[in-house]
Amino acid sequence: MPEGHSVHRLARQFADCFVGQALSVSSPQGRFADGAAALDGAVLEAARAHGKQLFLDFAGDRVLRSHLGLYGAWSFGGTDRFRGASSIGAPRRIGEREAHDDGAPAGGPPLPPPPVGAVRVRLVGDEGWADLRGPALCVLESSAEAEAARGRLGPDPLDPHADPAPFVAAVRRSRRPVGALLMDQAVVAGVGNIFRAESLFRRGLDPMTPGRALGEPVLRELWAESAALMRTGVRLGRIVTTDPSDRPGTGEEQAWPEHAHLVYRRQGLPCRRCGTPVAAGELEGRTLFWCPSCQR
DNA sequence: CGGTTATGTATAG
DNA sequence: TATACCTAACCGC
Repeated sequence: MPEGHSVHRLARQFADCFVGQALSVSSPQGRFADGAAALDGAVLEAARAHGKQLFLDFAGDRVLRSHLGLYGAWSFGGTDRFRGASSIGAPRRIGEREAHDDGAPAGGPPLPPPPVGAVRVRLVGDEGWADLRGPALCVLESSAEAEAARGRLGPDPLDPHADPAPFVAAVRRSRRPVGALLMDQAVVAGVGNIFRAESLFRRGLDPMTPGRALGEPVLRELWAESAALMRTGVRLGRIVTTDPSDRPGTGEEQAWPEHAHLVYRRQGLPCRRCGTPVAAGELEGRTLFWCPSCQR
């Protein structure tokens, strides 16, 4: 699920599997043909995430900057190392095929399967490959251009060196609802609709409260809450924001997927903490979920 | 099979 | 505020 935690996992996956290798780069779909041609054969030097954006730094001052948007995904295949994250992004079951290595040179790298669907970018390294489908953004830039783009984003709670001060200041100077500010990538980078709903619930904050009505301590707690939930997301590979006491049953008997969230997509169901029906509404074109009783 | 929905953002009006 | 973008899962028929 492409909120910030997914993209940080992607950066780690690229670092583990591709950094230091010269990659074959292609665009089977054709919509990134020029960029792919310019990158083909280049050595990947680093893989980084800031918020929901992925930065792949290639030798020669070339950066492949991408954003999965609502339905983009990277899928991986190859040797065992690549199976750790067969697909990261929108929910789908691709990248689970076996390596298509019939006809591969003995001892050589596994070959990727023929592209299925619209593969915007295919990267092939020594031991596997990665396919990008459906991205909202996929551009080849100089490092200066990529750095300028990164500078337009707010601090990322998943960055251990991030300073929350710009986030706190941006919220406190705005009349916009805190629920809208949390989704603004220039205010804080990496929070999406699920982390917004869940972190506001966990801090007991009404999403419609104007930013300027909130104090600095409350906002630092909100930052810390988001960071904690996002770190859990990185660790688990999915968003789980409920505590064990929020979930029915005990031990291993819990029915997990249905009990991963506190309010997100639970409209009409009783709040896990107080029983009041969870509310849903729209804010700036996105669905907002909250408990009218716990959040005020 | 077709309609709906989605973890997102840029752009137009 | 509306829409375009672009892909796949899900659901009802």
